[in-house]
Amino acid sequence: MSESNEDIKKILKDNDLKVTKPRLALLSTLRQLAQPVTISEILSTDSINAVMNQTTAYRSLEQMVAKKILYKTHFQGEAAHYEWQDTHHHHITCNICGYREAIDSCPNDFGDKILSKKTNFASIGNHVLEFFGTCQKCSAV
Amino acid sequence: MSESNEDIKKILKDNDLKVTKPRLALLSTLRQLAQPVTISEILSTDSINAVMNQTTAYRSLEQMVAKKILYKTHFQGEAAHYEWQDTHHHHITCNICGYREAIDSCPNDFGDKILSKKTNFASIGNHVLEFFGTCQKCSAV
DNA sequence: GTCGGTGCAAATGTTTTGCAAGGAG
DNA sequence: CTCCTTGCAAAACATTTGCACCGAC
Repeated sequence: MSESNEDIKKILKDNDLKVTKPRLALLSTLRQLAQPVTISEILSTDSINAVMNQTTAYRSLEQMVAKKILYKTHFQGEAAHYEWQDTHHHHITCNICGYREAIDSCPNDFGDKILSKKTNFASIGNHVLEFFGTCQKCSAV
Repeated sequence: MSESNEDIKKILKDNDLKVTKPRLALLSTLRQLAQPVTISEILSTDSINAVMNQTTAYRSLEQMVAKKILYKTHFQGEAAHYEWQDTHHHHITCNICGYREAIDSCPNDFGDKILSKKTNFASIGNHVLEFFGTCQKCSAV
């Protein structure tokens, strides 16, 4: 978390969030991980654990989700997962072994169709889409 | 929960679940509600509360989700919601007032496209899709 | 009679809150 | 200097588990 922190600082400023150590650590870690992680996974990272506690983690993450810097989702019975989201995408998770991979595309035009049909909603802010299935390995057993 | 319980009994039998009072009450209530509800909402229903406790509710609901009799989802920060699912559908929820409505269509062909692209998954079992936005009323304020 | 289903109570896990102190702008 | 941010500890909420008893088939 050294060289490339300038752009993270910019993101924070652009979103009216003060630049603080916990927030920098959080965002740079999540960007590097590039996959959805739980709060407890985040907190067990040494570099994070050294600069923030659980309460701050929850509060910061929720703020960043609200600002759409992060994507939040639930995988079946698991705790909430948070993920760096520069390019919008979704996931497919193996129900057996937990293997997960990103899906780069999204049926985003679907949202527009809903608005054109339904009259009770004025706008769609975000959506959550997650697939679950069986990966090749588990399927072969 | 009187006349039309025969078909619910059949559903239970077809899924190798014994026909019991709690399960009948659960399914007939959820079918009647026809919307996603939390465990605590379910348990605060008198007719349910009279025949089952929390533990049984959690266990039964999870079984039924596994059997695909029910659909389970999380709406943002809320507890898990369970819903009777005879016809597959999704929802859009207002971020401000919580108003929610069903969306009868689904980009289900999307799943097939994923399988044809990705080689690490053999099959897709289910998916969760939820939209969040602003309803007309809240948008007008 | 057998085996799955249920209830109770307790444990575990997850998320939120109040309040006082700290730090960014 | 001001207001947002953080930490700590505790509360609140959500979900799971062990074990003994009950009931469907």
